[in-house]
Amino acid sequence: MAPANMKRPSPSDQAHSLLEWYDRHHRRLPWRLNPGAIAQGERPDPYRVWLSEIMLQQTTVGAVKSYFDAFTARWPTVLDLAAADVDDVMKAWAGLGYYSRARNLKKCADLVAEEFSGRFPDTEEGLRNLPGIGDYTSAAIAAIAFNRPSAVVDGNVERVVTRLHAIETPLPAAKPEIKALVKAMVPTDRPGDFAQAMMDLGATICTPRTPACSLCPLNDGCLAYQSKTQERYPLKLAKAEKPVRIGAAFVVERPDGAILLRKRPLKGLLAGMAEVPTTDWTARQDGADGIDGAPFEANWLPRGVIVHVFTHFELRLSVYHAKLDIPPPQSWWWADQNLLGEEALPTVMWKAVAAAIPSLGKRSGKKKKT
DNA sequence: AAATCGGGGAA
DNA sequence: TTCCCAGATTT
Repeated sequence: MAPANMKRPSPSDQAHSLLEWYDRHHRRLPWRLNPGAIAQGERPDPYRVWLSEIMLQQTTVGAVKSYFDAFTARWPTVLDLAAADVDDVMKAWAGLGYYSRARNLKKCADLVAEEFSGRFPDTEEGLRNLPGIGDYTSAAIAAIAFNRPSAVVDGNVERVVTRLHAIETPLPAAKPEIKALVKAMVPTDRPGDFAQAMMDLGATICTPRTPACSLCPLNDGCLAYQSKTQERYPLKLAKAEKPVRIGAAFVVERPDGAILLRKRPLKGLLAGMAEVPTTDWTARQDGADGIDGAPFEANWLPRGVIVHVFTHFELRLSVYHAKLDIPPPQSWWWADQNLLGEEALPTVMWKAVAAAIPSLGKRSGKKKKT
């Protein structure tokens, strides 16, 4: 560690050290060019950069990979995605979460195809006006795909910078200060690599718990490290505790194994996705299991309770199972049990079906390519 | 500024 | 268990 009286590295010194580290620890990812490709004058495909950034919002790299491969195989260009049916896009997104991302993805593809002849805007401002693209994503695409010197700030970068400067302001109030500090670091020659390097540093070295400071290329200028208070940052406001909601789910199985599904409303939680019939999830706080909320009379067999945790509440669904052959009510449908993986079934609904029919197990067809 | 919106991996 | 992840949008 640098002596306390030594001058801290300048922002551009730090950026240089970081890029040196990045070149030695480059991670190969499906949406990333191979090392040295940019030096050869190659540019990433803006469509692939955009798609990966939308998928990666609040989502881990490991969860995204198979979805990215499936999307790019099925829709290789933004024009292909614009030509797709939005319901097919929702089905392909099923399981990845935050489904408004998928709707905005489709809206954005349509807009780029129709208004911009299939070419993404090449500035941060132009990108920022597209659906689903906010402060982070517009900066990231501008830097990575178009070599613009934008300040890219995600959760990783917030952690790195608040530690580097020992910022005492809690998030999210500290965001403007962080943005300004990053802006001062951005190297004009390799802004895209710099952005990805900052995020890689946060993901692999400057981790939330027990960061590997001894391996960090920025440790000699890090105020938190110098005072051994790394894990104190970033400061955050306390979050509210999650309430519990209770309801019941009804898995109806036809003699041939088909499952009765319906579509959720286009607004709100899991908007426009498929579900098995359920009671509503707020009315029952009284401990009743919801059997009287069944969509119709049948020989309902209890199949236990599934628990699913959403962002702001926990859901406990009592699952009931019945074998029945009826004409589906208006706008409901029978889904072939072997093709459930191709329905727009969110994970919580998959859990409910699997509780009633254990042989279904986990969702198939997403992790492996067909 | 606060609430809404999924799901899973890591420790 | 707890944390939080390449956040955006609405209220």
